[in-house]
Amino acid sequence: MVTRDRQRRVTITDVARHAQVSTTAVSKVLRNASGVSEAMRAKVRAAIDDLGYRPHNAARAMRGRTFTIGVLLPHIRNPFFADIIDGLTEEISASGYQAIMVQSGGRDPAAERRASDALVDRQVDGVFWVAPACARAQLEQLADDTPLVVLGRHDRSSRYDCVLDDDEVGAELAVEHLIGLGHRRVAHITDSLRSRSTALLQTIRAATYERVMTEHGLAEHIAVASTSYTEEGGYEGTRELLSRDPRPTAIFAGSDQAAFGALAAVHEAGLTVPGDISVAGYDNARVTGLAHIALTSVDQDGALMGRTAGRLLLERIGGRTAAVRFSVTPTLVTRRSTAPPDPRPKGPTPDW
Amino acid sequence: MVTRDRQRRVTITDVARHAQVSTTAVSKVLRNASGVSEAMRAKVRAAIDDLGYRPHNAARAMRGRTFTIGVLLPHIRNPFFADIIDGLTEEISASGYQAIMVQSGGRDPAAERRASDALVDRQVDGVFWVAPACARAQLEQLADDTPLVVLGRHDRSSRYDCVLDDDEVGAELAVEHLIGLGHRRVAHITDSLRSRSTALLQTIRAATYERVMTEHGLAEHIAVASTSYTEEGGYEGTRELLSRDPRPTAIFAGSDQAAFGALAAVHEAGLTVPGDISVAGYDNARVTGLAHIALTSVDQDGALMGRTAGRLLLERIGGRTAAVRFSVTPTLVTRRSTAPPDPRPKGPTPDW
DNA sequence: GGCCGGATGGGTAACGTTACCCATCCCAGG
DNA sequence: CCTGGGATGGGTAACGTTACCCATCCGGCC
Repeated sequence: MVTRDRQRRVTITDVARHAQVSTTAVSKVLRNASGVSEAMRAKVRAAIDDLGYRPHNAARAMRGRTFTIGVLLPHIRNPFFADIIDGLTEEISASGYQAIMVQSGGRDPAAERRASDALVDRQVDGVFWVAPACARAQLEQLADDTPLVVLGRHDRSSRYDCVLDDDEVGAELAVEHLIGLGHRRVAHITDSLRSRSTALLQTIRAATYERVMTEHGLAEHIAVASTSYTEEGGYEGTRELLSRDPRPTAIFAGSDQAAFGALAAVHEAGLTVPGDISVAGYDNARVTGLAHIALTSVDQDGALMGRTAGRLLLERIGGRTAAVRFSVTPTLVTRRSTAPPDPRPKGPTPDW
Repeated sequence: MVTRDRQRRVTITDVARHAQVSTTAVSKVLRNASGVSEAMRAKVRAAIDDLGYRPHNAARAMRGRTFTIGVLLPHIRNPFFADIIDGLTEEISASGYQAIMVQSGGRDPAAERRASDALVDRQVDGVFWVAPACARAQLEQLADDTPLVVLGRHDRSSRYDCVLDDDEVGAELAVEHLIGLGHRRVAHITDSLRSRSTALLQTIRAATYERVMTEHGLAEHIAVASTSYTEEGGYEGTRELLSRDPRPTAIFAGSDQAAFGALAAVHEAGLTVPGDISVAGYDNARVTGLAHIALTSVDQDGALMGRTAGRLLLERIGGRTAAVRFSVTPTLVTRRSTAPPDPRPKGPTPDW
């Protein structure tokens, strides 16, 4: 590598010299530590402003904190994650902490591990892990190193905090809604990655779907496409479901993203929503509310979950060790993508 | 802060002791430096595996590189950015570099500056800045510190690389398409943040729209809603445009995200797409291709742009100083959201 | 007046890594 | 046989910050 002639950064030593005090004093002011007079504080702050000093993060990391929160997201394509991140950002913005995001890939355990390691190697002060797919042991190992808040896992642990919604309630709302409309052949699209049985939300949503169907005497109509919670997954899953005979009249997709794919597949098959097929999603990401999409979805307030995760993480960084579990009770938001099944054969597809 | 009893990390010293060599030797192996025998290399690697050693990034940052690339995104909600990041990730995955993402906020200059500073403070080896809104001077100042690749800016600089599409060609394709279908009252939704005139892509798209309209003798029908390239912006902008009399028969939204908002607003107004209003977007994010949305859009191959940005950044980190400008020529992808204007009054809205 | 304790400010040794320099060793060439 | 130089391995001083400890000062109390 060619050495760049970047001008040397302003360091704490420069500030100390400029303010005619010790580096220790400057450090204390920076950290709001006690044992600093008001006069000292003012003098140091003035010097900091004069020189445009900013703390050098890596050097801090060697000794103590980095004021950095690491966020692990399966991928940034999911619009629901944007809601969560908005909440998180809002919550931590005043604290001086900075969130950095890394994609964990979601389905490849090795990639997920690499992403998690990358954050630990960068000495983040805490990790916010959205929808981890790894084993609980790995989460606990990480939690031993770093304050950890996990979103969307149902296994309990005393070593990290959990933020989640009650997926059993949510899935029940969706399936009951569809059955209540008169549907009997209600299908489900789930994520095939569900090794850790009851820990993963997709497992719970799928199991609840089967339970509710069974409770309504519709066990014989249970139809699950096991793909993924992505647009591609929803698309492929729906194509598979539509090829069955008789085909379902309603689809409960395990995520809004999958529901988008489902809408596309239904449309591509020349069928209408909700005329031929009702579609319900899960997450109620902000985009699903747009009138053009108007997807019926289970709302779980991503912004609140993000804010809560931020608060819990700051608390943990601050020293709390008792585990906290924050559960949101989801609600159903009905929009135009669901309707009673139409008994009559349909005419041609409308132009939109 | 309570001191966590995290077990001490394995350091290069531990590896050296375990392998019975010097720390210098281990460091050389880690960096693939010259002056290391094959036997030494093998011995050190074995020790690294034995102990599960991972380099401590912050310590590296104190001396040299961090093997980290910082990515600045206005926000993660835009699906087109996901395409770009996929390309970037693919390109750098083999290099040992890790991308960390920070949201820059997009419209608040102070927030954008903070985000940029946050990456510099964390000693990233290079920055990939998507759609910066700041002044060019700020970019050049950053480029003096850190290798920089900028996406989506049209101002030329010798200090950083640019990846962009030819927005003039793209906007022309979209507007010509709509006019070619027979539309005369073609409106445009742009982003109000365009202080740095010709540098920002939204300025070019808007100016091109006006130019093409004028060239076709449609200057009197120029109608621009100046909101933002978000869903909210598209929604609000479209509501404003629809309230004009006579209302436009086609809308060219400056981004797909804005087009989503436009579709929602059109639908909410009880109008159909493309029956009453044609809508075209820009970016051709992968989601717009879904049959349910089927948005006509200007394609600019985000994955290719992301891959290229990754390559250019690695080259710059490797020492290149000559500036590179990589421009993609966009193409138009026509889908069902655009059609000739309907001269007859329409009946009621179809159910989807 | 002497003493004690809290408040204030500073000195210094790490933290883990790498760049730079130096010491050996070995082999080829004179 | 001697010399020179490339290849190899190691010692050490930073990098910028903070935790810990110590010195000083001042006011109040015995």
